[in-house]
Amino acid sequence: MLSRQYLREHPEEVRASLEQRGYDVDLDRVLDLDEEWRALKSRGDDLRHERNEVSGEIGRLKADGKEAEAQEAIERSQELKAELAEVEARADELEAELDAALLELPNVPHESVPVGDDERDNVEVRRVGFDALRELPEEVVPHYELGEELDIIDEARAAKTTGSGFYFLKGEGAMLEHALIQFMLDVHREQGYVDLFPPIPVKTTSMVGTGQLPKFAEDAYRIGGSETEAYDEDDLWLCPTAEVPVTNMYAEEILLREDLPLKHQAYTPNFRREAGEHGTETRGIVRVHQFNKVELVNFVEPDDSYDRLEALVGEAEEVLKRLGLPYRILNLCTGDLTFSSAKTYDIEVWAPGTPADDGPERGGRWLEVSSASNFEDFQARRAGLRYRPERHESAEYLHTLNASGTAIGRVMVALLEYYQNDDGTVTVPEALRPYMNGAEVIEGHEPVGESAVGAGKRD
RNA sequence: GCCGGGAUGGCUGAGUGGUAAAGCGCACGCCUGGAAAGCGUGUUCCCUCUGGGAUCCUGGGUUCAAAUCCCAGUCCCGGCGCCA
Repeated sequence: MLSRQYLREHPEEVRASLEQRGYDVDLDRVLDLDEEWRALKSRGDDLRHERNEVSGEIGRLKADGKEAEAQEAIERSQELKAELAEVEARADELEAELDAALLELPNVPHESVPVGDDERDNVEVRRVGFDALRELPEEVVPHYELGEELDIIDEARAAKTTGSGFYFLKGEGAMLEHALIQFMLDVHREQGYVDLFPPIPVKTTSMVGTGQLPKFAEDAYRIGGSETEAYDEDDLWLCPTAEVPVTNMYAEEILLREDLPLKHQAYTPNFRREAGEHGTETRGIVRVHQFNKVELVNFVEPDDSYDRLEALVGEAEEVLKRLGLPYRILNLCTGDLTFSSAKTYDIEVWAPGTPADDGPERGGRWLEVSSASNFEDFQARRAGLRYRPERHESAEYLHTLNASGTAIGRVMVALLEYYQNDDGTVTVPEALRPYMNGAEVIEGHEPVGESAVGAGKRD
């Protein structure tokens, strides 16, 4: 959230930011609320000051045994009490309104973020791994067909147990998931990350802390109630990204300067409702309601956060480098930035098997596997994440950043398509083999059940 | 789930209706040849900032006045019960 002071002093910058992001917010109303609140607050402070003085006087008069004068003062105090209650009730009302409005204002983009409307205006920063591509089959089979063929991804049966947008991984597919997790965690441990295994349900305050709420309730799964109900009871949501539990782990705390930079990684499942996305991406595991990833979360001193963002992208892309997967990096434009972010780099891996309008020249598509963002103090202010620069100084908000250490399901998609062989098997990249019991190739499984006989895949 | 104990400033910790002791840490100042000790000041948030207001886990209530009394809740500790 933006600080009230910043809003007061830089209203035009906030207005420009809203415009560039494509937000339609009545900023003047927010500014008016603030001004009116301050006037009432001041009036209330004066009244309270007077009451405190009268109150102290009562104590002294009573001690001196001057009952009549004390009684007079008590009556004066009662008058003040009534007036104060009125002023403060109105001030509280305004402040609540102001806070609610502030929670819905997005972060202000950094000056290095390109101005633009949507993903078409994102700026490609670099492309990696396209110089020495491996030889691909004439026709690369999309992962959803290949996954079915090898019987390592089963979407149909997951629809039966859970619904559309979920999938089973089986045999070598499930092994590949475990292998990718362990491989990624190892890479990031080398980079100085400390592992966390967080609780998967999170409270509303946590969702507000990182910015998923109050504005984006329709994206998340609520446990034990409708996402539109009041949050008094059964206040739990399914983790939409490990960013939420991990960032909020230190909410309302003051860290020491020596604690920074704080680097945590966490593997978790992530749940997204993907409301309004029905009809697109219905095949495959690119857009699903549950996906798993290793998330990287950084807490740093404010002066370091932009250097750290560059380094963080490097740490995330290391996974793709070691797997030998070609990818590109984008600097997201203002219109494509998420709510809490001041600047975001996307890492998109090349999935050569799936056709797309906006894919690379060689065909296939770009798949977003990581978003590395600097939130500056936006989340820190919402969640109460502070640090003490020097022991004797007052605490300041720290800066938070995070990046997926790449989404596991989508990396798997890229692997199945990019490492595909002519005979329909998939080569396991060398870096991953130690995590796959040494397996060099994924050969698949015999399908199970009568339906396979009907389809001519079993005798 | 039940019974009992608890939550106070950066940390420890007193305070049972009259406006938050004390100690520790840290910083600065005084003192000193220098240091230690000692002394002083500071070390939460908000505001229209020579000043004022709020803050003793949270939210209600009683009262002229609440850290203190009452109600509800959260979390922590101990014991009992249940449980993969």
